[in-house]
Amino acid sequence: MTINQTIVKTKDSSCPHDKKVSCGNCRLNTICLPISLHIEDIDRLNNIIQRGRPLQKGDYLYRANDPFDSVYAIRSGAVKALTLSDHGEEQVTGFYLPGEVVGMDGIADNRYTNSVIALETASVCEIPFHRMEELSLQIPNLQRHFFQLMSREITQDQQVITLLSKSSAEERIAALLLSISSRNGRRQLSANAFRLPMSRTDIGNYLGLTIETVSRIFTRLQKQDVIAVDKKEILIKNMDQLRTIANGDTNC
Amino acid sequence: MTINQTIVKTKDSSCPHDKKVSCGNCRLNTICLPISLHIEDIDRLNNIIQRGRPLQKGDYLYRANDPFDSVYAIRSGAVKALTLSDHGEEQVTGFYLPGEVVGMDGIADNRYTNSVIALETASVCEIPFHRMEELSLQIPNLQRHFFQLMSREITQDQQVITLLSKSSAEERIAALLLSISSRNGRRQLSANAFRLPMSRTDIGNYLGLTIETVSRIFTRLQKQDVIAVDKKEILIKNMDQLRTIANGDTNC
DNA sequence: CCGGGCACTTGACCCAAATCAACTATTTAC
DNA sequence: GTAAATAGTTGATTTGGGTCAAGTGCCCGG
Repeated sequence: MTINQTIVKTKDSSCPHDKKVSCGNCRLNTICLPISLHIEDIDRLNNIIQRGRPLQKGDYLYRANDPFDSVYAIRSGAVKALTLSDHGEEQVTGFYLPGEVVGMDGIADNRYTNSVIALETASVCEIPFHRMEELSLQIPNLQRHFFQLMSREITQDQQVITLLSKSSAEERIAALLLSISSRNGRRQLSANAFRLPMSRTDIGNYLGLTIETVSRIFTRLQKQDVIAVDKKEILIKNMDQLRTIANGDTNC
Repeated sequence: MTINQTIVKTKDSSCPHDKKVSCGNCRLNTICLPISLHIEDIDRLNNIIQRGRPLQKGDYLYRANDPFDSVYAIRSGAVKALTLSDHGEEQVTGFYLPGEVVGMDGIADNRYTNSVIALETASVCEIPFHRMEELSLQIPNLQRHFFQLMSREITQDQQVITLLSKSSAEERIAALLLSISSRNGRRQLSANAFRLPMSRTDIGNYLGLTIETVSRIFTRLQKQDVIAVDKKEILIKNMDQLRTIANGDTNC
């Protein structure tokens, strides 16, 4: 990064690492906030949100079993959530990109069930849950928003269940690529060319596949000219065919 | 059922099919309601709840894509939730027993993503969601309860994800039996002897296994003297070993 | 600039569970 | 009561993805 760019970023209050960013001027607020909040309500929410220094790759945002206080909106970077099985093996339960919210698993028992780890340098907005709860008694749309946020997490987890229960290795990888692609699209980034923030190991863990299988599927999709892979850089060359593969109509 | 028993049930207002049942006297209210509601608040909640005639086996409670109005607490019987994939194949996403709540998947987009079907004669308490939302603006503990209910659904779905991603067929079946066992225990029913409300096909669909594999695992667990199976009747003969199997320490 | 260690790839082989098939038991319909 | 359909069991065979093994390439520290 040049000095010039650094200066530009310091001046731009929407820079993800700028401490002065607020919900009102955040580029991500159509994703992470209810669209229907009044300006003054956004300010009230903004006032309870805490923004700390960025996480470095590998840093924990919180650990499973930590007492639950807050949910977190990802502002920049990417994180993974994982649970530990009884035998200490990890299960990646999700990847979270800017605008998405982690930590809602902790509400049920006042302890997080997942650990959350930064996949790359990441900044987050901490939303103290009990203050948000109080606020949402006064702002019905905020209450509604959190119900919807949690409901969406439920439906997404159920889609993963379907993926793991019914789909082949190739279908799983294709579905993951499409998911990341569309989430990038929602943030006005390219839906066709992007960098995977997670390792092959994380992908395999998440999708219930070995790292070898993940590697082989990437190679296969590349040979079929559906995608081009260069390390973590992905270029989707044939979106329609990728969708076809994800839907399992390989030869119908 | 004898006439005598029928008379007893008609007199007992906690009978699950009695129209006059209320949340205040419902045996299940420690499961389905927040423990910390005041009597008068329970009455206010009770007043918005609607109780219709029981569903018969195979009846739909609602269908995927129906407009979302209500969540439903199961009062008696059992239901399954399922989604339809793009190709019309079903994925069972959960089984719901008395005291448990279905329908929270519909909140995100104001349409249900699952269909819910009765596995046997079942009665439900309909909770109109928008009235519940209004009420929970006035009863903070009710708001809290619904956040917790949804959070629990999230953590349970994530446990299923782990099961599908990491466990063998035997581990999956063992885990399902333990889940049903403990949910029966919570309702003061036997944790060791119970009737499975769902078919082998439903079990296989839910756990990502074929019906043949489900059948073989039941036979195998029976030969190992861990359970006794008589059609849908299950007797857990060795709970510790069943737990060991579910945890995957088959020979450690 | 070099060396040690991850992250990833590729190939050979194996196995748990799917598939295919034949059968029995149980419900449902008439 | 009986036929037909449905649910479940069991065996033989196949196969997709796991396991094991041997690499390559890349990054990071000194």
